[in-house]
Amino acid sequence: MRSPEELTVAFRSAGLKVTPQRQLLFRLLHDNSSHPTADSLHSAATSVMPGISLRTVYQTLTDLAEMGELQSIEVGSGSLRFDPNVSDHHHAVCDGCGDVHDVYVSKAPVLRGLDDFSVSDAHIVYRGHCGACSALVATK
Amino acid sequence: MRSPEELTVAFRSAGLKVTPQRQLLFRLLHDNSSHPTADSLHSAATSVMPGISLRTVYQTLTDLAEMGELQSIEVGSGSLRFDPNVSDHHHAVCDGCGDVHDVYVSKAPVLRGLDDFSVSDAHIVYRGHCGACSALVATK
DNA sequence: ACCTTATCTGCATGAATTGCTAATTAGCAA
DNA sequence: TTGCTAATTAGCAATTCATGCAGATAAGGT
Ligand SMILES: [Mn+2]
Ligand SMILES: [Mn+2]
Ligand SMILES: [Zn+2]
Ligand SMILES: [Zn+2]
Repeated sequence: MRSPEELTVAFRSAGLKVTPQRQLLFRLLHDNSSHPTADSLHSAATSVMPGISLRTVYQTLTDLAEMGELQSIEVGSGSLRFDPNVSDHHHAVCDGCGDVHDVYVSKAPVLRGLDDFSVSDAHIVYRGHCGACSALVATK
Repeated sequence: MRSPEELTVAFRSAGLKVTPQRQLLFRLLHDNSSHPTADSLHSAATSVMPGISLRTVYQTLTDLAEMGELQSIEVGSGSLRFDPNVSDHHHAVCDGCGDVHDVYVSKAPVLRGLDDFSVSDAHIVYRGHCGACSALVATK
């Protein structure tokens, strides 16, 4: 995702308006690698701008996704997660704390049983335990 | 997933009862490679046994999953899909018709950026178009 | 400053799943 | 067979996540 300043320009030239709510979300999302949900973003936004609506958060996330500035991912946590990192990568979900980590995969795997299907995209979700959670399990 | 007959024995020895509703679902799921949703199973079940409750379908699917007889997968279609094929495999989803196909992947990919994380499972969701849908697009 | 139009908020609605409970039934035992 | 008891069913309520809608508001070009 581009910087708040660049997004401001991009939104205006797309005929979209730049409101304080959107600017806040631009800042909250920029360089955010936590893969937040709409709800967690709303919480973070509320502490800075009380009264901001969850509906506005969804709206802005949708706009950003349509502009290709972020991607929404589904990792089985029940709700969508939003990722300003739109580079080609995958995700690892900790079954202990639920944190989502970025994974970069080199060398595409070899497929079998997939005749007559043209693949345009692949997303891998790894599950396991992060270092902290592995340590917790070990000491218990 | 095992055969309806084997499941009958397994359910009884687990202290679970074998009802007509469950037997029907055993049959509908056995050798079913369509990755059905709870709702589509309920529709199929209703045509044989009018009055069967969607709640019962969910209940039985949960029981089967807990016994390891099937897995539930999330491929981004909004609702869970259930898969009696519990062998190690992945899925390809057609963006045209929504059908879900099995994919077998040899040779695990090499991961980067995933330090200090122990992976216990991986699930790849491929997206694209199946043969039929590719043909449709070409002729249009 | 004005005017048009996009946006915001609050609430209603929708879709998928789970919780709850009275009535029913499976299946073991007498 | 008959009876007993715990598991199951059906129906409906509740929950969660996301989107639809509309009147009030405000962005931003003129
Ligand atoms: Mn990511
Ligand atoms: Mn499968
Ligand atoms: Zn963890
Ligand atoms: Zn297709």
